Amino acid sequence: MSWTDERVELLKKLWGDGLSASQVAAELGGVTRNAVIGKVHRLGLSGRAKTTTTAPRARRTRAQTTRPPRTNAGAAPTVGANALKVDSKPQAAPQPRAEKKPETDPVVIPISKRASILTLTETTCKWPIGDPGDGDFHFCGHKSEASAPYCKYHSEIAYQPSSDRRRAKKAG
DNA sequence: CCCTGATTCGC
DNA sequence: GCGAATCAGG
Repeated sequence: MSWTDERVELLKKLWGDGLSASQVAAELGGVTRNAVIGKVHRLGLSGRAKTTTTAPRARRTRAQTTRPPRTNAGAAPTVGANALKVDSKPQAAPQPRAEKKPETDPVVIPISKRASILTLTETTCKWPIGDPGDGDFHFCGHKSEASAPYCKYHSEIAYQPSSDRRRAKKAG
């Protein structure tokens, strides 16, 4: 299976649509996710979402090409001197991924009881509203299920799979 | 343990 | 150019 123009187009379309490499590979068929990723790279589409590009990890050199025994692979502190680590901002409260991804579910919060941090109980929705450092910061305050941290509304949007869609297993 | 993308090298 | 192997983070 070679990369025809149509294939590439579809690849770009799917990839641009936010599908994962595996998904795109499944859609195209006959290719593995590695192939897709490789192609995507060559096309220059790799810069879609910054994921595991936190730090410039040591690039493999030719010496390692000969089947590294993966004994201490990655343990080489070649870039350790570069001190590229950034300061972790102390997040006062967990900010659920509600926004940022309007394509999933633009759940709108109907009402807010403006529960203060002191009025939270085990049945109080602890969904943070507003910026933790802001004076207007408060919690949802809705009645949560049993011991759920969030109310019905927020429980749904709070739980988001790491990947958007799980590929459906094909029967047969 | 499963997933994800990123990178590199041999063909 | 292509794709497996591999790595690394979640």
